[in-house]
Amino acid sequence: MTDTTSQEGVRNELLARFPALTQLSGQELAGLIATASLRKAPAGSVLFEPGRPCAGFPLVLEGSVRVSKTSPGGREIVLYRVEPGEGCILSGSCLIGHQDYAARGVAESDVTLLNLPPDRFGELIVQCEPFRRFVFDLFGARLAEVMEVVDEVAFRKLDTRLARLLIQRGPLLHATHQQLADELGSSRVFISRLLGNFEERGWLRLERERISVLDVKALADFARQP
Amino acid sequence: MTDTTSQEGVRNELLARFPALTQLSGQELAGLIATASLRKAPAGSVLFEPGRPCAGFPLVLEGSVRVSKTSPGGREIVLYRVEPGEGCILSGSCLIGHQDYAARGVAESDVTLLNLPPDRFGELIVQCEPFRRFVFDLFGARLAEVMEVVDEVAFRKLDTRLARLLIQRGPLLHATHQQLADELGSSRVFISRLLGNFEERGWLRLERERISVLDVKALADFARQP
DNA sequence: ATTTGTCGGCAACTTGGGTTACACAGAGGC
DNA sequence: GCCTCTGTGTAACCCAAGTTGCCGACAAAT
Repeated sequence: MTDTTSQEGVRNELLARFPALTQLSGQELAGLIATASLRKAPAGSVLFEPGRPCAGFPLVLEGSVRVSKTSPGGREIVLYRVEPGEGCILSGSCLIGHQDYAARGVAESDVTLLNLPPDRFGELIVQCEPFRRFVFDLFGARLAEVMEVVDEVAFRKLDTRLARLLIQRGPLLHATHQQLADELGSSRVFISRLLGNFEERGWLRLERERISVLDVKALADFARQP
Repeated sequence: MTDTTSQEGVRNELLARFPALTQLSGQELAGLIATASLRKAPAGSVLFEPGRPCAGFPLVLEGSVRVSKTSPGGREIVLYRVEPGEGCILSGSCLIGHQDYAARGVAESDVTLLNLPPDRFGELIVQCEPFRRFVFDLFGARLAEVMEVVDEVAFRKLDTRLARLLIQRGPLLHATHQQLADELGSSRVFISRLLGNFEERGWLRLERERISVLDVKALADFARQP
């Protein structure tokens, strides 16, 4: 974790995370940082919610943001995450389209954001080819991810979705069953059932708030089933 | 329906459909049309599919394109439609991000497309503020729509989803039950059941390949339930 | 050491919705 | 006329998944 308190620190962090911005001159960059506002938020804080207007285009320097849909009944499903080196496209789009947020964004860990004001964002798009490319890539990637979620929710059974999630989150993951359920928009009880099932087959070991994947290949084979 | 065979016709059609382009000079516009390729496709033809690379940014002049996800088991769910005056964002993004299509695009009626080559698209984004705005709006709208689909599929019951669809498609719709099922990613039998149910309540009249909505308000009330 | 809260295992039950199979009706084609 | 195809209605059955409730295991706080 680097220093993001001084101007200097922000500059370095920004360039390290966003290679697209290295093309800017020192002056442009300084101007950018001067007009952008740095914001830190603790883990768990809600960064945006349906119904709120939005105030800029946030670049994530540290931490990650979970973007999800929430049902009136309190259930939740994760659409995608915004990691360091990415920006929150949703803000970007509703910023321009004057729509408001269609989803909820929650800080998953302590996050540091650099918030570009709307007009700066527009200027950057025009001036800086790499930045433009960066934004379009991001847009495309988000759209593809969300479309993938539709596919999963509509067509895949929960067991394969869970298997995929476990693979993706690495061989050792620290999470409660409830959190996994939220991630998939399901219920704790059922996730526990499935996990128990996986453990019986020897694919996992379950401990309190910890899951160790023992047999990735078996899981992957299982998840590959149509 | 206007003439889209002559250069002149294309020019007029384009300007009528895409007000964002009226800012271009006559010369720029002529250059654009000269390098873009006009393409007509009959209803039902597949315009793109997962796994194919993509060749440009298509603007829809006439007709509509249905973008959907398809399961290996043959079931389908509609993500959104591209109507005249819009462009296919998916192509735009995978064009820039070098990804390939994550979904299927099918001509729902006879369509006329004007295909902008990649570099033209880039230039336009830079040169033409309204076009840039247009593209971002479109991106944002698509993202929001697809996120809405996730919400529906994950949280809403089929009856309310069907009710919404019926309202949206107007008071008189020409479609088979199978087509409605495909739209929602469901099965014909069940859709028929639900429709029958709605008819019993006096909200609809069902005829062969035709549904007349009699009581929009009742339907809307029903659909508004969480 | 006792309390309190979170986490997870277990079981009974309900429900939404898909699947299959069959019967019937209207719309052409011949 | 008959025959075939497509669209629709109906019923039996099945399965994935959610719901509720309960209980035991830990962990942190007191």
